[in-house]
Amino acid sequence: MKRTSRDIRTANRYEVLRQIIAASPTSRQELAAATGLSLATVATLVGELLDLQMITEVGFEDSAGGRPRGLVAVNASGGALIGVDIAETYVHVELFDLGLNVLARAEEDVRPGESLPEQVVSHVAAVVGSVVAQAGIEGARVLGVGVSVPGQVDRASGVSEYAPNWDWHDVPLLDLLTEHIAYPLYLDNPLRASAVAELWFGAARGRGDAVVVNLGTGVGAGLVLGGGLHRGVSNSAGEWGHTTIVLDGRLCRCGKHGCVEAYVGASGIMLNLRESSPDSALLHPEDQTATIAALAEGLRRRDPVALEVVRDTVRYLGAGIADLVNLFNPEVVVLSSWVAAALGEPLVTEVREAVARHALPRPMAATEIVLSPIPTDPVCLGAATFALEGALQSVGQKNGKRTTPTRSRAHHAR
Amino acid sequence: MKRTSRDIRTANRYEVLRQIIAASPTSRQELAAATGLSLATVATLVGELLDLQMITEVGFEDSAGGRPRGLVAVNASGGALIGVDIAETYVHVELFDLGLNVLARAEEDVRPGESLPEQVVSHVAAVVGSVVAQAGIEGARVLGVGVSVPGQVDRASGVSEYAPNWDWHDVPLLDLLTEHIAYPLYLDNPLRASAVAELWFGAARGRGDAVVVNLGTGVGAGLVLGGGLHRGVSNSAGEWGHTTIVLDGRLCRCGKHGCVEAYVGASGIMLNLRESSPDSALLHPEDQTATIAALAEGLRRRDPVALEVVRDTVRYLGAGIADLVNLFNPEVVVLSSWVAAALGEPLVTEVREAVARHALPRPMAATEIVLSPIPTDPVCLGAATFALEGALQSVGQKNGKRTTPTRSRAHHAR
DNA sequence: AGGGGTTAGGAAAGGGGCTTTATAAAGTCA
DNA sequence: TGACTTTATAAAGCCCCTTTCCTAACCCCT
Repeated sequence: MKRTSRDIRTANRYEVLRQIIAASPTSRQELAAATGLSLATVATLVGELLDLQMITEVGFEDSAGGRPRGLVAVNASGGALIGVDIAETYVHVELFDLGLNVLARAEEDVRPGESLPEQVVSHVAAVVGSVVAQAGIEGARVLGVGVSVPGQVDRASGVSEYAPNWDWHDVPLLDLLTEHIAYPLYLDNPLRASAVAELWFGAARGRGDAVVVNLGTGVGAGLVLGGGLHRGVSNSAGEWGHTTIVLDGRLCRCGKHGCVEAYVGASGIMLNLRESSPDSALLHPEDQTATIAALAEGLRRRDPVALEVVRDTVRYLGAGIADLVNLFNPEVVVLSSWVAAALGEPLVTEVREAVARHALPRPMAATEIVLSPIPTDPVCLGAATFALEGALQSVGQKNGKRTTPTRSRAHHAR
Repeated sequence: MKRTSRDIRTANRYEVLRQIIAASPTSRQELAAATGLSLATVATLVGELLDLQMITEVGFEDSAGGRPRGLVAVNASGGALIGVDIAETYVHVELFDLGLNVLARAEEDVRPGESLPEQVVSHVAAVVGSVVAQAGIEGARVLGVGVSVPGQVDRASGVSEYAPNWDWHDVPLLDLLTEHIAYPLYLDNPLRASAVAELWFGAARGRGDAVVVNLGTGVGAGLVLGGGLHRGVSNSAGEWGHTTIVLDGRLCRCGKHGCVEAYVGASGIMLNLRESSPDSALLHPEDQTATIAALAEGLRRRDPVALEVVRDTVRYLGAGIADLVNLFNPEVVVLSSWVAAALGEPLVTEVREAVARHALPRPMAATEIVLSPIPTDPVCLGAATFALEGALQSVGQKNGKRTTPTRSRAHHAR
């Protein structure tokens, strides 16, 4: 709420690093042009990042007749970030270098009976240890671990206030994890993780207002407003999945009726399929992944049943997304998570048409609807991004221990 | 999108003035405590406002044994602000002093045949002239005129992009008004006007995230996010009225089906009444105001038909507001506009219960639902507030002509 | 009446941030 | 080699906020 000039600095630091990651290698000139900052400011920010060893000088580029431009690039080996995606049935973790390339990944299943906090925490500790070993990274280089857990999260205290899938209430998850993991930890939920991934590396980059729609087993939205994540007063903004789309409609697993999720979540889609074609071979009872995959495959060969199911689903999805367009008036709506990835462009095409039917023409004309361009698991990437943000945030702090900005990098050792 | 330290200054200036208006007279100490700013900063901001003659020193207050606190208060006669509310059937205008007290008001009806832009503009010019004359204000003291017009508005260029009620398309309203009105003009729509009124003077004051729900002939929401108005990429965020609440439901005047407005807008409520009790004496066909007034009166005497209609309406309204709570996770939801004002607390009580049934428990627990505490027309007040913001914005500008901050106020002339 | 004690408010200094301007560095081209 | 161009850093300036110090103004007590 209260803004200070430090926030400006932090935002600019983010912006510069984002740009470097996106267009590595790049010159200070290009960064200044892309960010709108002055050359001097870019130079000092680049200096900071060089000191942090997050980026390195990698050579020179000819200029038009004058001194050549120095190039900087991400120092991939300057550190590692870990993203943990805790979901209902698995714990997935990826270890990234600073270019946000995946160096290692690991996964463990969480069986239905193993959902006590202590059990989940030991899974997490195991997979985190595994990726660190796998990547052959020394622990000191791990800048942080971002952890995504479904439901409502108090990121400041690190408490999982409510996780619907396991009926957790006020589990002090961060404290439990701290006992097993020595790296700095950052906790949030998958909606915000994938939103932040889009903001840094995906379709929301450089956009002021964006909505990231997650279509998976659960559905929800991550809100990027004014260039940053909107969290709401208790960090639970974006709960679009349990928004009412059909009053007194289909029963949702949340206990209410007519929620968006009941129609467009993975099990909602399965139900749409079952209702329209109960005997379809596309249906794999008890297996969401297989059913969605079969549906995707059916779309590719233009199977009429698959087309029908998608059209049916998009009736709801289109109306739901149109609501988001009307309310937020975003520049872009990004479709993310595994169902969206599986169904791909055919889905997006249908969604665009359906949203256009429901949304007001003016806001609709101002917003693009696209598939997430992020090739890996956006939740892991986003969780890792929380760790990256955390590492960058503490740069300017008093306890930074870097009292004299040493700036000792060899200058122009050509 | 790009923030600078000036934005911080502007925000602080707003905050200090808001506080002074709210708690006039007040001391610098109190202001510092209320805003979280240092005493020094408050002192310089107060100095600026004194120089602008927006506030004056009005005396002293005993301190606990030490030097007495100087008190400042709004300088009511330091200027005047005008708010214009252009609606479907009328143009309403109010002239405020700097304490935002109404000094004069005027109204003209817009008859159905008179909805050409030129005709509306001449109405506006007439009422603006009328209030200035009525208040006996010299023109130089009018700091600005805020104009609210329904629909989509480009506030930068001053174009009414689309006004649904009159089927206006890209009307250069500000240019037309400039020909008749010499004061600085500010254009926006009623949703944002009433939101800004709540932000400055109403239930959203001091809140980071708030949703102002307008219940009138049309319905919509004004979004206060991060302490400021959220506009969206094309200044049309908050179009909640045409959000789908019942897929394939009742036909809305926008041409689509199942919009919130079709159920909870004034004519939606009339339809609810007609459907449940076609012969009710409460129903005044063709007269929304009378019907809503009759309904309100019915509520007061606990008329079962009225109760039934409200309960019916709240079924939809509760679900719609619950969607807003889930999506935005606001600190407060403010019910505003004339239908909300007419139905009053009985409506709010019902709404609270209904929202609680539909919204997720955690976000719901964090948000209050209240009636707008603003006693006058919030749209006029909000429009005037746009003018106030405009007047404050240009303080720090280079062309401010106040090169040497004169600070010539007589100090301590007791 | 004249000192302490206490509180308010202003002025100055300081720190963080960004930009503009000057200067140094490193090339190109004639 | 010298003039020109372009880049990068350093210096200076401005804005904004805070902290610190000092004076102003009042109380109370002697």
